[in-house]
Amino acid sequence: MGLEFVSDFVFRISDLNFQVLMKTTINKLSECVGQEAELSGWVYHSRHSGKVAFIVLRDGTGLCQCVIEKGKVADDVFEQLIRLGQESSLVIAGVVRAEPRSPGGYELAVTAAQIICPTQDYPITPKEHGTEFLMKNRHLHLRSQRPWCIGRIRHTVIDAIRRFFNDNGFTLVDTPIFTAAAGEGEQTLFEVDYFGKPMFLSQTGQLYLECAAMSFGKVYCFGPTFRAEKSKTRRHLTEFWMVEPEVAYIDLAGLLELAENFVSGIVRRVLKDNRAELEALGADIATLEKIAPPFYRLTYTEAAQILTSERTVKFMAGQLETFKMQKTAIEKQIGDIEAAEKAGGLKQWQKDKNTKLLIDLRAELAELEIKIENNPRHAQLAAEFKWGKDLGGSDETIISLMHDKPVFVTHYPRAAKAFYMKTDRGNRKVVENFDLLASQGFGEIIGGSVREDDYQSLLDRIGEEGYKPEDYAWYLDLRKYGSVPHGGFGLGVERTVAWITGERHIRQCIAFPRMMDNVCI
RNA sequence: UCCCCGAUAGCUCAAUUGGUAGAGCGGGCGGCUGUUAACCGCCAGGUCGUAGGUUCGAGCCCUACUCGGGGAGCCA
Repeated sequence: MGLEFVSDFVFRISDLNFQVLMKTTINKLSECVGQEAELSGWVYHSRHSGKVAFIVLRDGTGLCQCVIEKGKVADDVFEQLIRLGQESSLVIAGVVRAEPRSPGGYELAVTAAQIICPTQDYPITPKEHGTEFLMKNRHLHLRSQRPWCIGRIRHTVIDAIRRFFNDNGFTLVDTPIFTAAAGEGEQTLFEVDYFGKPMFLSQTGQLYLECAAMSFGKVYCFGPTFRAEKSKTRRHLTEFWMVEPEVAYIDLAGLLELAENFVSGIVRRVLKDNRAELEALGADIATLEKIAPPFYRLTYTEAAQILTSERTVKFMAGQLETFKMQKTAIEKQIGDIEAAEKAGGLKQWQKDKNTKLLIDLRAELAELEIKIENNPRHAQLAAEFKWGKDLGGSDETIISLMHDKPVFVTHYPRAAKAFYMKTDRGNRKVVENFDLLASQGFGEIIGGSVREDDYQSLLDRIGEEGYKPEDYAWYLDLRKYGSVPHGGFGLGVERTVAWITGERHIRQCIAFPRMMDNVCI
């Protein structure tokens, strides 16, 4: 829409001494108190009562209340401004002053404004919306506060990741996204037609990174990852972002140390740069503040012992008891509200509040019912856990719920893990690998290992898996020419953001999510 | 791949046992000098997901389909 469309609404900024104004952004208003400043943004919401109107402006850096008083601006300006719908775009100028009642702590006493694009009927209102509606309107939903807060935190997480590796002597190596099929896990790869030949979208850069580590010593790659698994859960995307460091001359203890410093550093940066966003999202800041090395370290065997122990039986029973008590409490709350509604005599605003409350309570109740339903199955799965199986999602959840900081689980059975992981020197049945389970039941955010650096052992493992050695010729070469102990890990960005923000669904942690059954826009 | 739930106004949801489809928000108009998801009054807004069936009568019951949500499994 060009300016022609809105020409009726435009009044010239140049007529109003705009040349003396400072162009600024909402996050810098504290530097402009007492001065006239100009902001460019969108109407987040607005109200007016008689001779005073309030526009809460959104400019991408924050929210600011703009006060328009009749008499202090021209009457026709006032009339035009109070008619602006949500998400109308405008340039607005006024005197900056501190005001605790404004969202960001500062407000603008408006002296002039230029309407860029007036808007009516913006689909996303300040009220409740369902997931389907918001995902179909994801192009607009990104402007709302919650996606904005999560997007800002995601940005910090990614910046912290890059900074951590760049400051610690790592070289960035971009690994390919088109990859040839190489035995492993083909059913989970997306196939593409590459000039008539099948190629696959990358699900890890690791094998390529190992080559690069032998050149640069410490390397990392950071890019999109594609998994064609038919997993329809809140923890899965088909396209997600993963960062993978790989280090020459490192052992398992070194990797764990690297990983815990890395994750702690990310959390610290978010706490420093995005405290307001964390608060707005209702994240568990107290728990995040405890995230610091050392993390807990368990071997797989110890984890298996915990899962089959009396402790887990009691823990699961305790959880079930808690869930049931919470359920009873919520049911009572719902009953009370319904009784009050039936009794009548409520003001409209009280009814509104109750309606909203009931929606929340019923959602919470549904969540609890699922937990109550799943608890016995998960308890049974844990109790029947046999050494040799991979840890299931519910097993990881149980272990992580028992700890207030992230937990490393190391030394998984060799048979349950990938061929390239190094067999443990002391125990031939396990590999030198680790998963990092985020606290509070968020599950795995990192998986990594020391790599098999011995030529013959790697060749044997490739044979055991039924792969063809010729498919791995270049990978085997790394073990022929100056092989060294080395290893690395991969961290899922969206899972990390979900864990830090307390967001229960991973799809909210990427701008345009791709899931098995749904690709938003 | 399997299981459960849902689809009613632009949005979020009601509608008793099968008996004339309702509220809030959003939109429009009017009122209010500091509001914070403001408030008060009025107005407009519907082929109840689609197709069949049962019935005097279906938003409600039955069958199939479509779309969405949640869970299991599998995985990171």
